[in-house]
Amino acid sequence: MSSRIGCSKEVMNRVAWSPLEDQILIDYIKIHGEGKWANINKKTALKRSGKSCRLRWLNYLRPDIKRGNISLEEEDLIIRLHKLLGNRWSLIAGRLPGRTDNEIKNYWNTILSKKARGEHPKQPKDAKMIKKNDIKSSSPAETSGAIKTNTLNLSKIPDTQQPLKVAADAFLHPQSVHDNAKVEEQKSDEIQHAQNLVKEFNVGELLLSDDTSDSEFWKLCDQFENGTEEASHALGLGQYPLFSEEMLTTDWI
DNA sequence: AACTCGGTCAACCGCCCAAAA
DNA sequence: ATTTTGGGCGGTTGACCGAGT
Repeated sequence: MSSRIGCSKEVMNRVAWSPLEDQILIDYIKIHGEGKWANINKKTALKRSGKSCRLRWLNYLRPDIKRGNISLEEEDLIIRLHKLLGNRWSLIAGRLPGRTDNEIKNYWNTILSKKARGEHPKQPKDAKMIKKNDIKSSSPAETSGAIKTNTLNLSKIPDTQQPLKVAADAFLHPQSVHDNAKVEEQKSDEIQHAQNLVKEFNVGELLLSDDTSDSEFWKLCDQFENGTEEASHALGLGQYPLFSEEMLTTDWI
């Protein structure tokens, strides 16, 4: 586990990328496509780690990157998504076409976190401020880029966790739980539990990425079971009705 | 003019996870 | 089944900038 995408000390270089380096990387990707980042410094003159190349491409050189001021609409969305998802920057960025997780993370840390604390940050990105490595003009982003969030895959949940499986199913298919409950004269504890969950959190979908790891899922379930506020933020949308409606439109799921 | 300070953000680190070997 | 590799993520660092003194 020692050599991680070629980030050895001799290659590491915490210096701004030069236009020439950018061009080498762009040319390489034009020919070979994205991926195989570790090969780049073997096949080119670029003395950058694979990780560094990947980051430079994803956060700066990609043609669909949107640069410049974050609009009020975007800001509002970031705030609401952060309430829902916490510091899951890549998921948040996935909702904002052309924006990168790094940009949103920086924006949050420098601007929005202060707003959230009731402070008054200065206006971001003073127009006069020239970024140290801003050699690339902003390119219009693809605003039609498909943004995808999958719902949780219940098949991930082992049978040994039946009570929670039912609870999670209740999130995903609340109506079916109600229907089942009607049919079943004698309700099991699990069904009762699930009904309580549905009643408590009026949610149509569990908005977790399909990539959500099992451990993350169970952590959320535990929090949910404990009825913590954090869990209701993460699992339930009722607390944010405006956002809830928006998120639950089919285009978004 | 020179220096300090705080804000911004690109770049890197360390950890994690999934796929491949 | 285990180890290695590649890639992704959130957190942190540090260079650079303008403003203030």
